[in-house]
Amino acid sequence: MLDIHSLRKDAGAVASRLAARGFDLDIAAFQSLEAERKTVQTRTEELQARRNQLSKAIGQARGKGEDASALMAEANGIPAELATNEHRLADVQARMNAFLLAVPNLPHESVPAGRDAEANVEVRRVGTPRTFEFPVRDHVDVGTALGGLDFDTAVKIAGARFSLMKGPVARLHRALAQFMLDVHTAEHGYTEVYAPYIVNADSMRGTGQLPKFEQDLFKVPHNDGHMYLIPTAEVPVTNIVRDSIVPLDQLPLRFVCHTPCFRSEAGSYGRDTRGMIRQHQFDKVELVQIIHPDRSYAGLEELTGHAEAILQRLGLPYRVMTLCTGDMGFSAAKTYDIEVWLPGQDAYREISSCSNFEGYQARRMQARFRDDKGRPQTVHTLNGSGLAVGRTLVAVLENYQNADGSVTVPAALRGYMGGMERIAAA
RNA sequence: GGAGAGGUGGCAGAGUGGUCGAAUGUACCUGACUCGAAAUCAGGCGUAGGUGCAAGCCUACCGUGGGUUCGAAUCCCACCCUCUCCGCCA
Repeated sequence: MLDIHSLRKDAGAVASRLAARGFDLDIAAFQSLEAERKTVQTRTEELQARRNQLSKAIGQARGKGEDASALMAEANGIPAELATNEHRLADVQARMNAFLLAVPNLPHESVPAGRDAEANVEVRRVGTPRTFEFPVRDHVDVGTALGGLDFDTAVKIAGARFSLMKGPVARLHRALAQFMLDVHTAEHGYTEVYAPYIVNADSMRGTGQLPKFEQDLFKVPHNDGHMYLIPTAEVPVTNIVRDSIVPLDQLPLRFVCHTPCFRSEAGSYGRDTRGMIRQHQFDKVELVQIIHPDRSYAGLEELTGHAEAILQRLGLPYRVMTLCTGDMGFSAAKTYDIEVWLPGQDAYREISSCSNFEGYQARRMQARFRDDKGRPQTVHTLNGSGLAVGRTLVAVLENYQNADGSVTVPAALRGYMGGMERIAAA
């Protein structure tokens, strides 16, 4: 959530920055809540202070064997009024909290203004799409012909938006994840993490999936309540630092984590229905950094470069886009999308999203570090896909397809494929 | 699934109704002593919110939520979590 102090100080300035991303901040509602909070909180604390004074005095009088009935008489009048005020305070604080949780992050000043994806800005383009001297097939046709992708059976087992991989294609999928983990741990300084795939509501709230996006999550009944399947490893991994104070000399924390991701994609019926572009379950290798505020934008550039390195090593052409204010996720202050070239779609498609959340998630999570004066300060959080494994598999199948229907194994992956250079139909 | 124990400050560990945000130890910081260090001595040392230019002051927090009371770490109720043993089990 936003820092409430900035809203108190200059709600107008905050509102105009939010307007850039299409969010209409209700300043009047905020100010009325804030005024009510102040009145009620002041009165509540006065009553508490008076009660504490009287109770202490009663205790002292009793200790000396004096008569405390006058004090008792006054003290007797406090609990009723105090209870009323405490309830009002809890209520106004809950309403303020709900108000703040519904406000998205402020876009960074370097983020281009715009309504939707049309206004995203291309930063760079790396690699040249290959020209094919035969009709290009998409990954569904390539993978199905190889006997490695079987969507019909996946539908029987689970339903639409699930996939079943077999044989060398399934192995290629595994190889990609292994390769990504190895590069990020050995060369980019990330610590490998294995984390829960099912988490509690506090964790979902910490990274911003709740309360606004519950409809996108898979919910699991548990102990009279429920838990949630993670939509990304960002959730369990970033929450490592929830409710904690990280020593300054440990920053930045860099974690890499390979998990399946589960998304109900409730709002996207009809989009990308073919193939494994948009699935209820997919694997992703996620990069997370917990970083000093002064370093977070440099960190975002580095992290994006770490994700790009995977595409470069795989020889996949891509471009990097700066998302405009209207296209960014709720919690992000700045986001780069990396889009890989998919010849089967004749288009660049998102394969990684790298974001700086500044203190937005950290404030929700109460994640802090101790500055050089020993004061707790909010950390900044970054994350990015490095990369989405399923979509990377799609990119390899499409970009490395051959005229005879086989797929060349990218050189970087052969060590993970037992030296296999080509996947051909069995 | 069954039985038991327990959740207090970075850690250890007191505290069973009143002056307790909490003894003591330890860790850490500052100072003294020392050529320096160790040891010793003195002081400091939780988080959050509010208010104030500031020094400061006020409030909340002893797993969570409710209750009793003028007053709760302490009493009552519910829940959550952790640990130990047994059973089952990848």
